[in-house]
Amino acid sequence: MTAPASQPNTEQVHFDSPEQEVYLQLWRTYDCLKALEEALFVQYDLSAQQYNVLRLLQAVAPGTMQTMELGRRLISRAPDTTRMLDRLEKRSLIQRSRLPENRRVVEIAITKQGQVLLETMADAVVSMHQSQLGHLSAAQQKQLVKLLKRTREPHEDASCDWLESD
Amino acid sequence: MTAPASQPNTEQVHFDSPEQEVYLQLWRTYDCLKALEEALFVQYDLSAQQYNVLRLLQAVAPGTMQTMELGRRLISRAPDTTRMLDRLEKRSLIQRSRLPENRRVVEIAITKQGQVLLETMADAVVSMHQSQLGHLSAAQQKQLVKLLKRTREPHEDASCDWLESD
DNA sequence: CGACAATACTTGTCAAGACAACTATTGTCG
DNA sequence: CGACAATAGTTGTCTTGACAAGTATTGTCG
Repeated sequence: MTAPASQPNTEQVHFDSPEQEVYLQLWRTYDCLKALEEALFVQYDLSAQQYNVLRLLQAVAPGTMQTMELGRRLISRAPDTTRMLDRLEKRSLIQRSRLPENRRVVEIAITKQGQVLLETMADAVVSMHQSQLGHLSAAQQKQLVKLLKRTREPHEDASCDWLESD
Repeated sequence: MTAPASQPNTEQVHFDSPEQEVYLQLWRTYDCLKALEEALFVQYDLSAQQYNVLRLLQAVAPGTMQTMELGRRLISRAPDTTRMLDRLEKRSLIQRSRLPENRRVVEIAITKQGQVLLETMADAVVSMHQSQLGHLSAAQQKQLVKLLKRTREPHEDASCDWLESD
């Protein structure tokens, strides 16, 4: 029984510009889907970013990636890649090693244990994404992706500079 | 299970399902636009959420909102509304008062100073949203909003339960 | 060779967000 | 009235993320 209170006309929150509405819609939608993602990952004691690290490493396994390269490829730039890797290393999901020929760089690889974890999660991850977005038709998904890419287009080179293939 | 079948030399191993790609695109795009937003707000020592609090209060000014109601209306649910309001109150941007008739609830209002700050920022906020999304045509923006709403539709009642009209 | 800059990562510090436990106030019912 | 629960906020604690400064290693130039 929450009292809504206030004037009835306060329900209409006016946006200062059409673009503001688009942005707030995007924010809400992302937040909504993120909640679903986190609800899954928390069962494996992983954050979304940690999962993405494992995913990126799995993609190059049995090869390695350097710390900075990894940081750059994460969806949102996490400047404290080091500490995140600390946690993953402590759980033996990744492995770090310094190259003898250039002792500054740290090469990072997913461990067998990390791969097993990913394998364990695989089905659940797919069906989580399914429940996030499976109700959109393939055409709608394609359209959405197209609009999102177009949205980022003028910004890609500036603040958002991952490229992740494709 | 699902066969990852990751051939080491396949360039686009990346997505486990089409839905995953959509989600990652959404994540990246949000992150990209958020960076632009934060770049602006940092100049006024505000976080996006703090700005939204002020915006919500401005919308009901000179009326007030209760702490819990405010927390529910924020874009992503911030359970520590209290501390955020502490910071805003310390800067005299908002004002808190307990009702004599029900001393449990705290009514929150934007102050004159808060309104002045919003007024000061107004133009910059509009042009920030413009640079975020102004390159999309009105039709594209409409289409994007439509798809985003449709994306949230099955989830609204569950984890994402703000309503913010519209 | 040696000073100095560049690179790649690490550490320190602090603000935000997540969760749980706690306090104060009011409502309910024996 | 008094025990007890419900409501509305607040506080404590821990993990993350952000930003700045620090360390180790290598490259460059006088």
